[in-house]
Amino acid sequence: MTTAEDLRPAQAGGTGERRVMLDSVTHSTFLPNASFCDPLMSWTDLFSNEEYYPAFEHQTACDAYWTSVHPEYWTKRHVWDWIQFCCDQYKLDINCISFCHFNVSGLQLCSMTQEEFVEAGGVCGEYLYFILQNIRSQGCSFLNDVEESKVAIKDYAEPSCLKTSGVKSQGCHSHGHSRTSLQSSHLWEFVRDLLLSPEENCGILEWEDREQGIFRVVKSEALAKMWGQRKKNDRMTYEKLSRALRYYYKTGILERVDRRLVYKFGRNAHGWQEDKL
DNA sequence: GCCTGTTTTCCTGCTT
DNA sequence: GAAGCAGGAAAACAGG
Repeated sequence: MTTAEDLRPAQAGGTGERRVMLDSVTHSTFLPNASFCDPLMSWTDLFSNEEYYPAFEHQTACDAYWTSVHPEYWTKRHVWDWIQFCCDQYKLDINCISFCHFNVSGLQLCSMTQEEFVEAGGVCGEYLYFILQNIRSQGCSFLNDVEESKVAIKDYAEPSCLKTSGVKSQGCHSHGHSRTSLQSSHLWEFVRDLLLSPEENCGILEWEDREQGIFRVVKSEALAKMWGQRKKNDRMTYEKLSRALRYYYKTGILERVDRRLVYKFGRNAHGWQEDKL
């Protein structure tokens, strides 16, 4: 069992092996005041609990709604999304972060001091504090470039609560897009981003029911051509593209709509909602 | 090199 | 008849 005591040398040590395993550190390690909320509630509970955190798995910063909103205007849900993203992105151990301390709105989050972040999450909390300060000072564009983010954070503090291999480029690499950058690596993300980018859309796709996530392919051949260009495949056709779309029915990313050229985002698709909350 | 997930390609049958 | 949809099968491809 790793304890906070065990972590100190790693935090203090500035050279060589600054990686530290926090996998076995429970949230209670940094949770002296946990009694005022459900002591059994953990991040794992939160993210697997439909009531608290409905159907929002696999989210990345780039497609999360909170990236387009200043931290001061975040809701509790945005705060949770952000923390989950940071943990995924920077290999922080979410179990060492106190859920109770971060069950706050963005405004409250922004008013928290560095000491309060440390109290809430130890070295991970401190790291979150630096990331938040970067977002507040540089805006959300900070999150769209992982490499820049790493450099910026490094300027603030040396990461010392990383799980295994320090800051590791991922997430936005594979899903490398801003909400409307059309750099999505997956077809459904490409379609989603096209729907969210009127300037790129050119009437190729249009919403039928924005709230329900129902959209229509208006120019099927143009869509296929665009996707083909994206994948450097000039043999792409709408028939092939639609086959790929139909595979998403299995995974819940798309849902069947019994109308021609009409599709609907499913429970496992994210980032298409105007305002999820 | 293997495994896994995603996408592409081709196909048949059906519906609009 | 053309276009689109449904879904099986296999292959290609990329990332881990």
